[in-house]
Amino acid sequence: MPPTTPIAPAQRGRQARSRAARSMVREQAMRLFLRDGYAATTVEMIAETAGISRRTFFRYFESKEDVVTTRSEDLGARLGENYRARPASEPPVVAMRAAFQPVIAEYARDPVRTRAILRLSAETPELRGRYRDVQALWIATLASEVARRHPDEGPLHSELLSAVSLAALNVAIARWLIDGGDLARLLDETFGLLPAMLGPSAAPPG
Amino acid sequence: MPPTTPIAPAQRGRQARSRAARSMVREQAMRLFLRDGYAATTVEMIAETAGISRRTFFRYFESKEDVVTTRSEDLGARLGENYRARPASEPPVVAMRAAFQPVIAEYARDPVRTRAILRLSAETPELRGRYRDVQALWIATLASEVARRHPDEGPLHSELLSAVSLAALNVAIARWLIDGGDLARLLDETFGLLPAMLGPSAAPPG
DNA sequence: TCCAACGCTGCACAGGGTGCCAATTGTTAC
DNA sequence: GTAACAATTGGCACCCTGTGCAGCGTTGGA
Repeated sequence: MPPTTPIAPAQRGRQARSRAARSMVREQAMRLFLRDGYAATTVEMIAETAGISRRTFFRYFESKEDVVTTRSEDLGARLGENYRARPASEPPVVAMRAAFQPVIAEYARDPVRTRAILRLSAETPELRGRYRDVQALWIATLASEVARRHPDEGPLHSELLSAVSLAALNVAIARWLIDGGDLARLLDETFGLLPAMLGPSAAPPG
Repeated sequence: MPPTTPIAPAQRGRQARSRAARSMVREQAMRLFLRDGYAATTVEMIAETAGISRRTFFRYFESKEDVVTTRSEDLGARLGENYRARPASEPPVVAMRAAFQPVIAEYARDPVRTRAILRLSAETPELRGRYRDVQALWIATLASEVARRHPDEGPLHSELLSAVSLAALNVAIARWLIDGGDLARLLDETFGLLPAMLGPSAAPPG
């Protein structure tokens, strides 16, 4: 970060080792979280399991929550890129649905574990909060892409489209956690519902 | 709550006093939060200012966050009632917009203070989390009303409509916190954008 | 006036999170 | 190989939120 530090030529070894350690600690922690629950797992237990001190744990992660949530943060960037890559001819909703595909794909790589983690995040207040924060970032990223694509619309438009799309994602995920099944199909369903539900054709029979 | 306790006939005095004390503590706490910030205000300071002990504070409020958030929780019930009261002929989006009016009205009673509190909630991670939790309750309440009104649609439909409406509210509020102005008008704008943005008419020029 | 229920408080403790400093470890240069 | 250097780590003390417990005083009723 500090531009004054000229990439110490030999810090590579340290950093790589540190990063490996970090992700090892995360794996151990997730194992404990999924086995015993988030609240029941103290940082001390994690540190002990990972063979480090409590203090070092907090050097690797800013907080206990970070262990669970930091992985998702970069998904937002990909989301934005994917939306931008969609052809301009696509209607907004279709492009949005398509942009979420990578997230779904990520989730589908290990559905059992993903569902367990998402369920943990849904049940734990702190994690819920963090998860929503991450989504707020996603919305901001998406909104700036939407604004770029529709320069004539105002900020209300871009933020609303992004927020509504995330709402559709969340509804689909919530359903997925309850009923299981194919998340991609559920996403198709929720996005498919939007036009009829909100469109002008939903006017009163007058 | 416990049905075994037969409403001790003379607890009235105590309870009333206790409730008054509780809301006095809340007022003091809010004053400190708004003046010094949420994190910078410790429970100890609140207790001292209110003339009670730290322990007693935690008897009045389950947590520090509760001081700020518990007031909003019953708004959800009103939201549901309002939606149910709308004529069946109204299209969903219009009925939803109308159902939010009481919330807006509540906010408009003291816009300056409301904006300060909402800004505080937006800036403080813990409060953000709680606020979203409260909104999740609102969504659930609204969804059950939507399901009652549209018995032929599935749960995906009712949850989605509710979640999208809350998203519209949040976008409007976020804008309001930045630009100020008339929140009711902003809500009209966001809800007004929905049909064109998501409706079938937004199809590609093909 | 007495008593029983209730509320309040202080205390001790668990747990998350942080600043500080000493010790350990790894890296570089000789 | 070793001395000097920097980064990583660990331990310690501390603050803050939150909770169980037990003693105290007050209140309201009989």
